[in-house]
Amino acid sequence: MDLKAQLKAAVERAAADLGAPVDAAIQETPANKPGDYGTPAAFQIAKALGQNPAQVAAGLAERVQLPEGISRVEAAGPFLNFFVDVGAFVRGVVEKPFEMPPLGGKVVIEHTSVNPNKELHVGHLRNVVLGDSMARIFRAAGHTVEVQNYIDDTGRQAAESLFAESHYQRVWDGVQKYDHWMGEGYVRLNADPAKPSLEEGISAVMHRLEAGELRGEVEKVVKAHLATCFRLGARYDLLNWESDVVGSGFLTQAMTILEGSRYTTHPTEGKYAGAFVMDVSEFMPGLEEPNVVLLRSDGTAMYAAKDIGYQFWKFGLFEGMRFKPFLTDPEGHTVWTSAPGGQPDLERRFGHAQEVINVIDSRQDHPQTVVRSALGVAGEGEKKERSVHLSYAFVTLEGQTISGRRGIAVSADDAMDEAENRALKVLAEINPDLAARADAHEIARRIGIGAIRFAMLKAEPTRKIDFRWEQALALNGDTAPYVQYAAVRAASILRRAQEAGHATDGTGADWDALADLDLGLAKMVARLPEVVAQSVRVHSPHVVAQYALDLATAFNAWFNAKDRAGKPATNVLQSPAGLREARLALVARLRRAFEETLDLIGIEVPAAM
RNA sequence: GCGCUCGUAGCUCAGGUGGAUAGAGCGUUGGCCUCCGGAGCCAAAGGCCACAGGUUCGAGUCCUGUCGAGCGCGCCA
Repeated sequence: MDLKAQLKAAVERAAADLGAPVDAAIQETPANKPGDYGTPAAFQIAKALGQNPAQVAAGLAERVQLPEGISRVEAAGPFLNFFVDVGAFVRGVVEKPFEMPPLGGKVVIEHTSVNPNKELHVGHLRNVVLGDSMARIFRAAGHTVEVQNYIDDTGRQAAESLFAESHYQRVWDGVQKYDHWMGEGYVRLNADPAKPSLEEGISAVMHRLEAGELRGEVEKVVKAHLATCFRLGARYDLLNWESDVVGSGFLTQAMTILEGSRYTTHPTEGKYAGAFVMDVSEFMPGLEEPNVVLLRSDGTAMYAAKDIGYQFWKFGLFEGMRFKPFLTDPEGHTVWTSAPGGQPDLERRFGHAQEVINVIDSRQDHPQTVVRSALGVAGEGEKKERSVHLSYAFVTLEGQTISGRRGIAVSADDAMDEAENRALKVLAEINPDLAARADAHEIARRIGIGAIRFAMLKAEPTRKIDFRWEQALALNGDTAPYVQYAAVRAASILRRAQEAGHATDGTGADWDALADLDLGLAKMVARLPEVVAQSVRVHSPHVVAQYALDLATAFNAWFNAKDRAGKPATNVLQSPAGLREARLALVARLRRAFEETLDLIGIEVPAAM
């Protein structure tokens, strides 16, 4: 049990003794307030007992049993504040690895799901980075995570790009990135005044796609997409193809389940005559039109019905899909794909989620709520509650709406190229020796990709992002390079200590020599598990990104701290023996915290900067 | 019209289940290398937390309303 949990229990016991059981909140005391952790519990107790909060706090202070590691308690007016034993606390933090109480349950996260007809643009980056970071965070929190990427291989967009290829007799030179090349045909077709007369040909391609005849063509685009996503650091477990979702009978099975619901009907008259309709008003109050058409009166399926079938499958409501390995990712893990000729999933390896997170932009809020409601309609109330739409605001480009069709976009590949180039340029300016090293490109890669990822997730997903080079690729301020720099600095201290023969593992440490400055840093490190828990709770990685900044700020402030005489107050290597080893151990733990935290959002620490 | 999301410093954003004097970055101004890395640190200036009510011992946070912004509302995908 960690310290805060122990404090909470202690306060609650004391409150119970006073005759007023409470749910005590333990929080860090604000700067300039006495103590390290405190609770406003006296307010609640005073109210229950009809007494003065300050007196209650004083009473609690006398009564509360201090857990180990707490040196004293003090009532500050109505607040009850605890002072930690500095040496014991820091030692505890240093010796305790990052770990989370294991959470059970499998989580399926769907992200990316980019139409396979054109290269990714900067707007897609947000989706990929959000989804990939959530996957990392949920894994760290102890969940089993399966990342799925939905391939819409029967859609109009894929058909148009493939049609353009033959219509314009385009030939790929084998050099240009394949998805970019396909995208050019798509843009050309949509700028072609003759396009309205080409519908027949496009339609024919759609039929061939549905028949699975062009799977190989689509796969080439998908592989090009994955190259982009891998470069960003994203990883996948399974590709689900729309044609397979349909071909596996998910639609039929889902409709069979919904047939049994009292919320679905086959109206025989009125505007929905002949259709299969779902009434979602109980799950989506306030709608003008509570009915959702699932099957048209001609028997064909609405898109929503396919989505519902897929979502039902993710939760394991039925089986029927076949799978085979698709390719190997940069870490050597196999990415699987649905496939007509694959093997049945006898071990129930895929799907069967306890929770499903769909990363889709906020324009899909309404359709996603319909999909979610369908679980309620099917009588799966618990699964409905654990069906999460991670909704984010669509990215604009210099104030303009991004449009792949009209070619108004900056590609994800170009953005990453530019980010790495800028990082390399800055490196050459401020650290020419480093820029001449053999690993300069790897350093620039980590900085550039880190900067982009961080820019895409440091704010809440509901925030609009207007992509501008200067801020997306900024290397100062609230950015990944700021955090990376702090981590590199920490490593630099450790390296020099090792060169000088000092222990960095706490051997020979005099913990009691540590000061309040050091304590502040240790308290920041200790927050990581709570941060992860909160990120999981709110389904957003921005919490982790903000924490990474806090960690770096705390370290930089500590690193530069001056005493009253204006001399460095925390110089590790020049600290007296004992204190030096304690501080080195703290820096070593902090360095790990940087790596652990940045890894949660898919950012790597460079060897040097 | 209805629904969803949002409104915090000049700009971009943080702000655990409501708790102590609302915090960062960018920009502006002024400082800091006799000291482990200046992509850094310190300081100053900058706030009716959109507005009005309400709940509460306590509201940036919860509720209602108003104003403003974005998005969505098809037997399309």
